[in-house]
Amino acid sequence: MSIENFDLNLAQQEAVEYEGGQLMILAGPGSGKTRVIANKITHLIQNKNIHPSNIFAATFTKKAANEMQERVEVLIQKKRSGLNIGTFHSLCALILRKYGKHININNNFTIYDGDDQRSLIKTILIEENLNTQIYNPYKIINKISKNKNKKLTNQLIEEFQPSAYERKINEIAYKYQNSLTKNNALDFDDLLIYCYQLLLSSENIRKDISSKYHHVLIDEFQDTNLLQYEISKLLSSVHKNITVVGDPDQSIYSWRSAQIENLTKFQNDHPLHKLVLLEQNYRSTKSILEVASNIIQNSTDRIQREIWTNNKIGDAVEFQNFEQGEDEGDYIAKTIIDYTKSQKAEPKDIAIMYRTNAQSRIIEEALLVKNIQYKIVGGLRFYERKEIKDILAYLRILQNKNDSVAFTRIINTPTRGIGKESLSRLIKYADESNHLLIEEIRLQITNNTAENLTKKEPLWKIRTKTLNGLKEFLNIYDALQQSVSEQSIAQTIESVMKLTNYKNTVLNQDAMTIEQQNSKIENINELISIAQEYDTKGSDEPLVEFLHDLSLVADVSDVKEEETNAITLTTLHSAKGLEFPIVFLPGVEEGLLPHMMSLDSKDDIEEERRILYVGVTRAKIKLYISSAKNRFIAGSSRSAKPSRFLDPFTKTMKSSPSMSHKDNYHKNFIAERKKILIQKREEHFISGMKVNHNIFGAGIIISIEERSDDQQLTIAFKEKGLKKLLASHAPLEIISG
DNA sequence: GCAGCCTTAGTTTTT
DNA sequence: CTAAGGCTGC
Ligand SMILES: Nc1ncnc2c1ncn2[C@@H]1O[C@H](COP(=O)(O)OP(=O)(O)OP(=O)(O)O)[C@@H](O)[C@H]1O
Repeated sequence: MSIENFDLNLAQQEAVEYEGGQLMILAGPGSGKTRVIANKITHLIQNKNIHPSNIFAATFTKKAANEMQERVEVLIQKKRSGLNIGTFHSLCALILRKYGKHININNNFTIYDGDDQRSLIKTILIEENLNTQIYNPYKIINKISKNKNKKLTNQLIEEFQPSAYERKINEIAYKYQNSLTKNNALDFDDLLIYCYQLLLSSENIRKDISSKYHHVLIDEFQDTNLLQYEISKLLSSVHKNITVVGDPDQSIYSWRSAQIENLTKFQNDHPLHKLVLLEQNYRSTKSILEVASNIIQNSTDRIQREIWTNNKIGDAVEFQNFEQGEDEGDYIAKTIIDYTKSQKAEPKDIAIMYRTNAQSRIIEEALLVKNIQYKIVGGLRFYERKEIKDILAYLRILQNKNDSVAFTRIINTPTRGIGKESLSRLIKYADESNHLLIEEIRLQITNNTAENLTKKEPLWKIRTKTLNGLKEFLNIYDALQQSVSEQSIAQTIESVMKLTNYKNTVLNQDAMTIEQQNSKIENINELISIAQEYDTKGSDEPLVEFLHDLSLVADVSDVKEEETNAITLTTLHSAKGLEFPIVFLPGVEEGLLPHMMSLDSKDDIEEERRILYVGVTRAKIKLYISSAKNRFIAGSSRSAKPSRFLDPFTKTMKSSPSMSHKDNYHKNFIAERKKILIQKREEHFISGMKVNHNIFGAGIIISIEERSDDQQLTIAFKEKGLKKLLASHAPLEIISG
C-alpha cells in the first residue's frame, strides 16, 4: 500500500470510468485533474486489461511525466511497464526513431536545441553575407517555429506581396531547413511536424501506428498548439479513445504557439464527447482561493467558473510592498528561517516563484547569506551549460557524422589554431564537393603532407599551426570513434576528457575561479553518472537515447532522482502543475508581472494575469505576495508600483520599511544609481527634438511611448535608420528642441 | 590568421 | 551585471 491516498470524488470517478470514447475534463486548479489522468491510466490497465504500451499519455513537462509514471507504476505494481508517457516532443521522438525511416528520417538523428538553431542560422547568415543585426536570428527562428506549429508546415508560406526583407527571411528559412536535413538533425518543432507528416504520409502507416494507441490522454490541454492537436487526433483515429484535461484559466504558453481554441475545437470535432467539470479544490485554503478568484475574476473575456473547497480558511495571504529588492529577499530568507527553526515546515515544503529567471539572483544572495539550501528549476539548464554542451558535441559527432553544428562547436575547443577563417574554408570546400566535414579535414590534411606538397600546390595551403590542430582533431575523432564502438558511453566521455585534456585547457583559464572550475567538473561527473544509467539500461541504441533524452529534458532531476531537502526556486511558468505548502511570489510589480514586454497587447496582459493566477494557486497553506519599489535590473535601478493585478488588495498591503542591513558601500551604490536615474528622468524628451546618440549619431525623435517608469523613444537616425531606445538607458544628448 | 582582451548592447516565459 | 561581438597585439 502506498502512503498516498488515491480516493476520488464522484465527478472524478465518473471521468475515470467513462467509456464513451471522447472525454474532456475542464476544471480549475487543484481539483485533481492530474490525479484523474493517473487513475484513469491505472483503471485502464488494471480493470480493462489494456496493456501499458497501448496507452499514449502526454504531459506538459518531463517532470510531470516522471511523476505520473511513478504514480501509475506504484498503483499497478509494475516497473518499466512500457507505458508511453512523456511530453509531446519526447513521444514524437520515440515514434520517429521507430518509424521515421518511412519518411527518410534516420533513427540516429540529432535533436537541435535553441543554441544549435541559432548557430545554424548564424552560419547561414555569414555565408550569405547578411548582417545579424538586421536579420535577427532569434526573430527568424521564432518565425520558423510559429510557421511549423501554427501552419503545420516546414515550408515558409509567402506573405501576400512580401517585402524584400520578408523574401530574404523566407530564403534563410528555406536554407535553414535544408541544412537541418543535411545535418540529419531535427529541431524541437521538427519532432512534431515530422511526426505529423509521418502520420499523414500513408493510410497504412497511420493505421499501423495509431492502432497501437488504444487510449490517448492529454494533460494541460489548454497549452497545446494546433500541431499537437492534429497529432493527437491522428493518433487516436483508429480506436477513437481520447481524454483531454485542461483549465482555460491556466493557459500561459500562447507565446509558444499554444492555442486555447483547442478546447472548443475539440468540442466541435467530437460532437459526441462527454464533458466533466471538476469544481472542488483539494489543494488550497479558502483564503488563498479567495485571492486567486479575485485575480482571475477581473480578467476580460472569461467564462465565469467557480471553485470551492472544504479546506479551512487558514492564514491570511500576506501582501507586502518593500523599499528595495534586497529587502524583499532578506524578508523571504528570514521568514524561511523562522519556519525551519520552529519546525513548522521543512525546506522542501517551500517554494519561491518569480516571473523571470534573472530575479532568482537577488533571492539567491539573500538565501546564501543565511545558509539556506535551495535548488533552482529552469534557468541555465544542466544540458545548456558550456562544459556539458562541449562534451555532448564530441559525442554527437560520433553518433551523427553530419552534425555540422557540433563539429563547428568543438573543432577548436579547446583552442588548437583552427580559427574563423580556417573553419569557413573547411565548410566552403566541404559544401562544394559534397563532403562531410570530417572527410574534408582528412582530405585537406592529405593534400598538405610534405610529400604531396612537393607534387602539387594545394588549393588551400594550411599554416603549420592550423595543420597541426587539424591533425590533432582528426586523431581525437578517430580514437573516439574506436572508443564508442567498443566501450560504454561513460568511458567514451572519460576519453573525451583525456584526449582533449579538457580540464587543463578549457577549464584552466585565468578568468575562471576555482569554484567555477570545480562546479564544472562536478557537472561533467554528473553527466558521466547519467551516462552510466543509459549504459546499463539495455536499450538498442544507448547513445542515441542518451543524447535525445538529454536534449528533451529540462534538468538533471528529470533524468536522475535525488532526494534533497531544499527549498525550490522556480519561474512561474515552470511551476505549472506543482504544489507547495508555502509559496512566496516576489516581484509582483508593474514591468515584471505584467512584464514590460507584454504591455503592448491586451491579450498578453491577460496572459500575465493568468501567470500570477497559476502562481497563487500553487500554494496549499500559506502565501506571500510581495513587490519592491526599487530594484536593480541589469545594473541600473528601476522603480515600480505593485502590479495592477493586486489592485483588489491594496487595503491589505503592508508597506515595509527598509530593513536593509547591508553595508554602506552597497547603500551608496544604490544611491549613486538613483541619482543618475533621476538626472536622466529630468531630461525632457519631446517628439521632433533633435538628439545626438553616442553611437548612432544624429537623429530626430519620432515618437515617445510612456512605459511604467520610463519612456520608449523611437528615433530616426541619419545614418542608422529607425531605432527604439529607452530614455533612461540611451546615451542621448539633446541638440535642439 | 588567431586568441584573448575590452567594449557594448540588452534585458520573458521553454519543449 | 553578463554574454556576445569587435578590436588589437602577437
Ligand atoms: N478526491 C480527492 N481527495 C483528496 N485529495 C485530492 C482528491 N483529488 C485530488 N486531490 C489532491 O489535490 C491536489 C491537487 O491535485 P492535482 O494536482 O491532480 O490537481 P490539478 O487539477 O491537476 O491541479 P493544477 O491544474 O493546479 O495543476 C493534490 O495534492 C491531490 O492529491
